[in-house]
Amino acid sequence: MDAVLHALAEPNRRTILQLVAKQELNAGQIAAKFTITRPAVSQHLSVLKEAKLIRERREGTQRFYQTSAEGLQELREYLEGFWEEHLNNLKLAIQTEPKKEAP
Amino acid sequence: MDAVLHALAEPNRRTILQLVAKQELNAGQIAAKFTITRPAVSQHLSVLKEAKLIRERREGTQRFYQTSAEGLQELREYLEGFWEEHLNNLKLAIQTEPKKEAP
DNA sequence: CAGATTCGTTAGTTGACGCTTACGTTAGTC
DNA sequence: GACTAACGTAAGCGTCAACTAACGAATCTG
Repeated sequence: MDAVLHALAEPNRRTILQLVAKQELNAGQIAAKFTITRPAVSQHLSVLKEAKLIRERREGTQRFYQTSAEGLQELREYLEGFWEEHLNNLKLAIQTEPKKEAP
Repeated sequence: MDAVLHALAEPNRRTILQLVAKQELNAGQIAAKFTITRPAVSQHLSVLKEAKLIRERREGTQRFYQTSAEGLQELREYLEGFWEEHLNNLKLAIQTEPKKEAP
């Protein structure tokens, strides 16, 4: 969980993720769309891969990258938990607060 | 968007968010549940507030905090976009790839 | 095998971030 | 008005993370 949010917190990594979500790309193609150097992109790809947000597919000397649903699924479930607790809290607040108009 | 993910990237901030999701708390109560000092908690609350993840309610010298749906909603829509592009990409990949078994 | 291509990895530096200590501010209390 | 309570804010410091430049590894090509 920590890995997913840490990975998404970086703007360049989110851009990379959007690129490979639209179509599978190799490292060079990704780097070509940035002002930062290729090694920098490579490091970002490592972080995204560790967070299970992308998958790597090797083909000769090239490595193609593609979004993986795993990481996003983890984050989605995490947020779901917040929603439930938030809504449940609102319910309880309404139930136990009608003393507001009864001094 | 950047603000939301930046705020959630910090473990202590996520813990704070979970606390105030369960019930409204003031700054002192929140700080009491941590090993870090009260000013540190206060700074985290500022970040969460700027990301629209929590709301502040003043009452005398106290300030009560509660989760706000706004920030989470923004993140949820953002993730939704990724899902759509991801799925659409998978569809296109299947449609245009049947040359795999025809050398 | 030599050379080129496509990458990842390793220092090393600079800027950002989280923390603490000290101070300033606002609202109640005597 | 003086004192306390409950906060936020400012300054300073250590640590982590993002970047570049140089190097190393793996695969194809002649």
